[in-house]
Amino acid sequence: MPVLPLEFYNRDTTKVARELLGKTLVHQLKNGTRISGRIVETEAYLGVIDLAAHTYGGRRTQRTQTMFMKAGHAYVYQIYGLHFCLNVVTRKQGTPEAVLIRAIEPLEGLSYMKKRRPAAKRDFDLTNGPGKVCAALGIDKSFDASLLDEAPLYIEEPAADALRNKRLQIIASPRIGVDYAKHAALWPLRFSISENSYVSKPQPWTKKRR
DNA sequence: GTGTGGATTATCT
DNA sequence: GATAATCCACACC
Repeated sequence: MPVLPLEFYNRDTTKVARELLGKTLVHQLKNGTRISGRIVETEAYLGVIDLAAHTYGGRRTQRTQTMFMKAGHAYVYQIYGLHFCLNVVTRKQGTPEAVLIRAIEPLEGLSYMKKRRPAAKRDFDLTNGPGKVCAALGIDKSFDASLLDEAPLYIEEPAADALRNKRLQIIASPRIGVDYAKHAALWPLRFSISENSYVSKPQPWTKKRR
């Protein structure tokens, strides 16, 4: 399937976050093996105006300099000292915005993922969270600042028999784990595919029923 | 099924 | 020294 061109990412960050849903994230190993999954949940981070973003106020540090690069770079950082999170840099060089990949639905390389995620009890525990996605696909800091239009890490159009984009039911809701960000924490910048069982946390309408 | 708290360290102040 | 774009284990229902 065709790989998304770098221009895909050089657009409005919210739009990129929505349109990444349904695409296929691929880690191609050195021996050619594909480890992949369908993107089912993303979050947009709007840079200088977004208190929840690492680059709020234009903060440029050793860690965040990747976000200032041109669109289509991978931004991988370590969080809580243990986990890695994968983001895609959007917009033009110098505008530090990005989309966090929060969850995928495993497609290829299930046995590889299970090996890397021994704590996962069921298949949907493999990749239903940003740290889990990186663990399952074998993504670490060494992927930071790599370009996403070629191996080892890239995103491509879904296979023809996968759900077609126009049919996707998309849910927008507040982002996860950013309560410290005041009103920005409520911005509906988390996007997920409706009723997909691989999203990382319950979707808003999934309320208790009596 | 839900909720709570501990792990553990890069990063920034 | 404080914080964090998280995950896991365990308690409890």
